[in-house]
Amino acid sequence: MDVGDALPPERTLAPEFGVARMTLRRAIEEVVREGRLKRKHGAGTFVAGPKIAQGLAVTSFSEDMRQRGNVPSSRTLDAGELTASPKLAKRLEISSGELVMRVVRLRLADDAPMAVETLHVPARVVPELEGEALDDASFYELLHERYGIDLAGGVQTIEATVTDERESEILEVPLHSPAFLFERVSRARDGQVVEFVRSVYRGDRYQFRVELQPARPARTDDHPAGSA
Amino acid sequence: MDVGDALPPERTLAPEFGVARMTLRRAIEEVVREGRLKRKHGAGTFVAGPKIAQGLAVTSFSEDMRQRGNVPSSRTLDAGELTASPKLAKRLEISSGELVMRVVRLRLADDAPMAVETLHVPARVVPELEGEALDDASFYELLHERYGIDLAGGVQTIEATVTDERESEILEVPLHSPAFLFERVSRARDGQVVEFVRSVYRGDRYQFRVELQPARPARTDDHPAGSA
DNA sequence: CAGTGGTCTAGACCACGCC
DNA sequence: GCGTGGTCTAGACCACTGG
Repeated sequence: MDVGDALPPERTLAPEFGVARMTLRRAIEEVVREGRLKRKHGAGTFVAGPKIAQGLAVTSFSEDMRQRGNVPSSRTLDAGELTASPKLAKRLEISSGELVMRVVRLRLADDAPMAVETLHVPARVVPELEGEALDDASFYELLHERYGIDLAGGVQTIEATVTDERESEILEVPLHSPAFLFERVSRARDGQVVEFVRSVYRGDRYQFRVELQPARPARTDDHPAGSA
Repeated sequence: MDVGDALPPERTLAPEFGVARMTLRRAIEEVVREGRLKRKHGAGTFVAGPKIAQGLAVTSFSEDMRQRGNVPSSRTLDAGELTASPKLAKRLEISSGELVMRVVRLRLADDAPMAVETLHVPARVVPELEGEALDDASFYELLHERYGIDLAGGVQTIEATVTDERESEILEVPLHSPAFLFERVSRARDGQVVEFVRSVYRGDRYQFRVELQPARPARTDDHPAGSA
């Protein structure tokens, strides 16, 4: 299966997998959205170039880096507990003054600084957790395995910013270098806020690439099916 | 239909529109992706808050601003033809030295500067076009109506940057203010490159908001359907 | 034209939320 | 339980690409 190769037709593949064609199509669509296959109406389905476009399919840092072809690593710079300020409490949807676990990590790609990440988690969500376990581990895996918590979703904002003194030093870039600021709030399946993460990414090393679809297909006219 | 209201169940709606439930679902899914409806498994489908999340569903500037609740406008700062530098030629996939139409526009939201956009179009794609028609018009509509060209897609990169002197002046921000840099290459249906656009957005006024899905649904186990 | 992906149907069953 | 969305099926027809 090399880049550019065509997949067997859907009508052939579906029975081979023992599923209906519609079902196969939905599966293929998922892969197409990931950018690893491309369809051509009337022609076929083809293997796409490796990193055609990740868009903003947000995953963990490690996953993201791997998809970009870099080797991710991580170093914990600071870890400890603090009492939530009113502002932080609001983000985490807890009471002001509650205990919060805070971990600051330097994220590296191919051993070079890529981002500084400050993670806040309500202490009662992760009892007895120390900073240790996080040094090169995935926080999400840890949540799942040790606490049985699965994330159900979240909201992330992306802003353009510049590095301050501390960030510049950690990221090894000049003061006021361009950077991305990500702020993410994630929730568990029960709706409870599990984390608030603030990440500053080096603007010279990180960029998005988004594939655009035709803004609006403009539907030829849509079927005359609707009688009303 | 206010925010938070539930839609009638799919099984009721589908026959009302004279379509099969699966078809209705696909239509609803589209709206959900636009962020205007939300589904809750086992509960219903609900009208979402107005600007819940556009993610990076990229549209035109005007469309984007409207969705954000701002009034878009535009002012042409410069327009003319030039011969393509090797670098620009490569982006537009034309020969170095070919004529290129160049338009610089200030994009405003609620009458305040939001972005500077530099548009490059191969001159042979838009014969006899002057900068005039673009002052407050959509370039894409113009392409469609005057030249019969419909965009089929494109690639956009997003970087963090800071404003230079010229941009700072135009955008009315201090020198070296945080900003987003978008670069977009769009193609017509025949694959030909139609435009290369470079946009600098004020970082203090523009931000993304992305809703995150559970990183990987982790499929309970998938049906035992596949016999192979 | 044959072969491909794109869409729709009508109905079944599963999984989840809520009372 | 009951009502909701979520998924699958088997087959039909449409729309596009290519020789």
